[in-house]
Amino acid sequence: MLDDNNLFQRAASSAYASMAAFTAAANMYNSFYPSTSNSNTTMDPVNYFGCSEKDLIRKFELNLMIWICGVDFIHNEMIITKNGRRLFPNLRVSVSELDPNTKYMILLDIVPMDDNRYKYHESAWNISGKAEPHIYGRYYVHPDSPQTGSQWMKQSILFNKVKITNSPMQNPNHIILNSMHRYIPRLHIVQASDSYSMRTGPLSTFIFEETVFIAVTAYQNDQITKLKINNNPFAKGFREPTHVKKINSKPLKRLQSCLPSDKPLKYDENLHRPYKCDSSLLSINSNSPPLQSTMHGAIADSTTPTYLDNSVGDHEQDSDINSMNFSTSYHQHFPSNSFYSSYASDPTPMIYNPAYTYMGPTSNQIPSTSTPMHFNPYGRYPTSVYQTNNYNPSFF
DNA sequence: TCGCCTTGCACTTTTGAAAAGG
DNA sequence: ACCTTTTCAAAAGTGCAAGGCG
Repeated sequence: MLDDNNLFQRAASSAYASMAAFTAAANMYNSFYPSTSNSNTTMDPVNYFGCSEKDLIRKFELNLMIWICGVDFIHNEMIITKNGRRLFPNLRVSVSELDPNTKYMILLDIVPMDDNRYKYHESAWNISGKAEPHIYGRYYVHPDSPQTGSQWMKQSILFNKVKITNSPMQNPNHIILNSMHRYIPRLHIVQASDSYSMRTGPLSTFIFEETVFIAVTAYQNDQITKLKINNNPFAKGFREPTHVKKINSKPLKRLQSCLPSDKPLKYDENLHRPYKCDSSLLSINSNSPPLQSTMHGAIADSTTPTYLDNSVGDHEQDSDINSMNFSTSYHQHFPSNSFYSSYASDPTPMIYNPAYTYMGPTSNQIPSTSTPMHFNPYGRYPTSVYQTNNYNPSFF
C-alpha cells in the first residue's frame, strides 16, 4: 500500500508537470489569416498554403487536461473494445486567436507512432514484430463543428466522446486501432463551414508527444490500472476500500458506510441494490461536483472530473492525492520555430500525407515520451509539435 | 501452453424526463 | 402558469475474471 502511495505521489507530481506542459500555447503558422503586411513572397517549403510562416502566425493554446499517465516513467495504455472505448484521460484543448468570425471545424484522429508491434514483458514494453497496417480515414469531428472562431475560443474544447475500437465493422465514428500498437492523437483545425469545404479548407495539425499511448485489450501494466481506477470516476467501484467491501459485505452496508447517519436510504428490492434518495450523496467522497452544481453548470462534463480544471469550473477542490488536483493557471508557450512532424504515412486525401521520417528507437526498448524526436522540416503540411523541454516563454 | 481477445458481470456516473415545490 | 429543484430509472462507462481462440 505504501508502495502504491509512493507510486502515485510520483505519478501525481510528474503528471502535474506534464499537465503544465500540456497547457501549452503554440505559435501556429497557418493560413487562418491572409497576410496583410510585410508580405513575404518567398515560398516556404513547409507552407502548405502558399504563404510565408511569418505572415501567418497564430497562437494556439493547448490544455490537454489530465493526461495523467503520460509521464516519463510510465507508458500509457488505452483499452480498445469491439464496441468502442473512450479515451481516459480525456483530451481538452483551448484555442486562441482564431478569426472570431470565420468558421472552423476541429477534428481528432489517432495515428501510429511507428511501424512496430509491442509486447509487455518483464514490466516493460518491447518491440515484438512488425505492425499491422493501420486503417486511416477515421476522424472524430468535434460535435460542435463547425463553429466560429469566437465560439471555439469561448471555452476549452473537450474530446470526451471519442471512442477507439479494434473492430472496423462497428460505429463508423469510432477510431480503429490495433492492439499492442503505439499511437498518438492528432488534432486538426480546419477552416471550413461544413464537411464539404472541410476537404479543401486551410488546415493545421498538432500532435503532443506526451499523449502517446499503447492500445491494449486489457491493461498490461498494473501501475496504469491503478492510476486509471483512482482517477476515472466510472472505475470508482474498483477503488480499494469499496472493492474490499464489495467482497465482504452487501451493497446496502457498503453504501450506508458512506452516508451520514441521518440520510435516508432506500433499497430497491427489484434491483437488489440501494438507490440514492439524497442528492448530496453524489458529492460524498466523489470527485464530481454536487448535484446542484452539475445541474446549473454551463458544462456538465460527463467524464472529466471537474476538479481538475479550475479554469472551467469553480467547484470545490478535492485535496486528496488521488483526486489529481491540478491547477491550470500555468501556461507554457510554443517555440517560435515550430517543428513539423511526420509520424506516419497517411494516404487520406483530406488530411496530409507527410513523408515518413520518424526516427524510431535504435534498441528494442521503446523510448520515453520525453525522448527528443526528429521531425522532418520539409513535410508538406505543417504539424506543430509541442515540446515540453524547449519552449520560449518570451515569445508569447 | 501461451498470449491475446471477447464477453458477462457488478459496480459506478451521467442523463433526462417526470414529479414536486415555490 | 411558470420556473426551479428534486427524484429516479435507464443508459452508458469502468475494470475484472473467466473462457475462447489461434
